[in-house]
Amino acid sequence: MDFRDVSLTSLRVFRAVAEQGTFTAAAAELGYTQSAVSRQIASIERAAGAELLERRRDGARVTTAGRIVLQRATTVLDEIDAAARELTGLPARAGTVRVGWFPIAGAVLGPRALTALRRSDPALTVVTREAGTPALVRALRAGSLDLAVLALAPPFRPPDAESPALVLRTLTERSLCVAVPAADPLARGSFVDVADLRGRRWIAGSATAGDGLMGVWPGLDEKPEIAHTARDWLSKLHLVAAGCGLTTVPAVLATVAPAGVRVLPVRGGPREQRRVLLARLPQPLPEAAARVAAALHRAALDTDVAL
Amino acid sequence: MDFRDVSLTSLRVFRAVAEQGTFTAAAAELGYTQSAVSRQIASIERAAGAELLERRRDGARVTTAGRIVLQRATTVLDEIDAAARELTGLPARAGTVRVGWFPIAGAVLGPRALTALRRSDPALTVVTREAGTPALVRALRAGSLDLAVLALAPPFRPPDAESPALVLRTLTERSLCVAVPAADPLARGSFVDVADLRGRRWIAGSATAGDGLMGVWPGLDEKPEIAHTARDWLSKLHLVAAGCGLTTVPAVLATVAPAGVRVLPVRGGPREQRRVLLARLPQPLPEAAARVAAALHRAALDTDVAL
DNA sequence: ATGTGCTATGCGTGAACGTCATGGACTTCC
DNA sequence: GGAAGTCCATGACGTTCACGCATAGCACAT
Repeated sequence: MDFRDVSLTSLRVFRAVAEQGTFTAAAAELGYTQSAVSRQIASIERAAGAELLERRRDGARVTTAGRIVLQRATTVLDEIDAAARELTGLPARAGTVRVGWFPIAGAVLGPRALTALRRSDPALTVVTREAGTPALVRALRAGSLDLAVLALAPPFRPPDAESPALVLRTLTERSLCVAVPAADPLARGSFVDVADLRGRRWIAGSATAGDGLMGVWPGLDEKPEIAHTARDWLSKLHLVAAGCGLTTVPAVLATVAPAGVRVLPVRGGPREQRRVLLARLPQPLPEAAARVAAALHRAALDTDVAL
Repeated sequence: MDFRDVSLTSLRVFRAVAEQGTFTAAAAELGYTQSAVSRQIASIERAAGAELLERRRDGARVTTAGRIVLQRATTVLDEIDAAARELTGLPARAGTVRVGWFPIAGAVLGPRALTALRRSDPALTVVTREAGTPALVRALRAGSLDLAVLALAPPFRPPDAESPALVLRTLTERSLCVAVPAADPLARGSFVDVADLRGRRWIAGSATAGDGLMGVWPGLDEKPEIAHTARDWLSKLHLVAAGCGLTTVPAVLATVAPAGVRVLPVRGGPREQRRVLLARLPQPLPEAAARVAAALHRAALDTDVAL
């Protein structure tokens, strides 16, 4: 069996798995069953004569041979899509930039950058997508994103150890804050002391996150009491406003917090920095994408100044 | 039906038809039946929602929509091939240049250029192919050749009217000659008068070529007597040496004509010029291909000087 | 008229690709 | 320790699709 005999379907399936990280998720995205995905992957691996995905308990990771195929597969699939667009008479997607960002970037940074772009480059079309950092990184590597805005906690390791390494540029860096009900005594000051965070009830991001519960101030010497869990920032903020508990938030959220919520820095503990990065593949960036990257940088700077 | 649902097979078949010029020839090249080719083309046209090939009595011509698809298809198929090579551990085909030339170029110009290249750029690999001008042009457009050496007779129209137009550079230009048996009285002089060509027996290229029998001096005012037909130059020259007749040859052949044959210019009639061109697509040429092109130019110059 | 190039199409067969259902390996929670 | 959850793999099955064969249609040549 020769790799030249692969089907476009198997390339598409492979890209989806590379992007989603698991067969099951890829199947859901494609409207297939997991079984079909498994077979397609088996088929493309047979054609390639090598293992393209390393099966792990938590999903699949692209191998070295897989990277070779992924690289080619994306340009092949993009080319097919471009042909499809050209044939239907649509103009080429030259001015469309695909950006992914982690959830909170969509609240402040994204809208600012897009507003600025709409004035400065009205011809540009930007398509955005919200996802977690691992998903964004996979999407970048799978070629379905041009740019990704990632959040990193200390230690600021690169988001993956794959090669080639992603190109990372820091957009902004700021301390983690806590969101406090305006009615709470803590809200009287302009900052919160870490000691005052003991014994409080917390609103966590998920019921059971692996390392360091998201939403709870890290490094507390007690087992925190999780009163609520919510993934959505709007929900979390309104839970705080309702006095249901505290939660950690990035400082940028101060500008968009609803009434009844104060966002305050924390003093006393080790500095809890969060770094926001713009990531891309180490390939030459299309002109349009470079403009969007620049707009994101400007928006980050403006936000820094405003705070 | 969406163009994204095309199969790689149909792309390959389409490329083959574009290159061969007929369904039947493409089928032969691919090891398919003509029936299969017809169906694959129907399938890809259904997917594209447009006619990609214009059916004519003498075969098929690529339409405007077809050019769009052909363009994309070649890069897609090349990409797949590249992936296949990478997977089998072979080095990328970065240094391989595919050159096509019309038959006579393989006798003098090609060998000279290749010998020079072997000394100057030993790392380069050149793959060559011999074919007629129309086939070469189609192969260029289908992306299966990087360079093509074409022969043009007056009036020197571009070899096809497709767009984008091919980039043409003249390698050399010289007069048509006649090959005369050394024993023939005509061979005594250093040239032949056109009047002396009347009543001679000729060795033609093919039994019945459409316009202007190849091998017979053009513009004679009588119906020429075709004594033999031969496509192969070596055969033709030896038929001449055996005194079986005359035939027209490009002047370059003088340097490689066997004993018993003299190659002489013709005086008296209108000048019969033949132009040798180097053709390529109007796309940026890979580094390696540019070197081969340069070598061909040098070889053409050297040949000019030598004569 | 007959022959020779083209391409299109009806028909039958076999392979390929989906779904469904099941199973094995492993982790997490109670 | 057992149950329930996460992965992925695989046997059974139906349907679709792409091939070859044979034949038809068409335009042009001799």
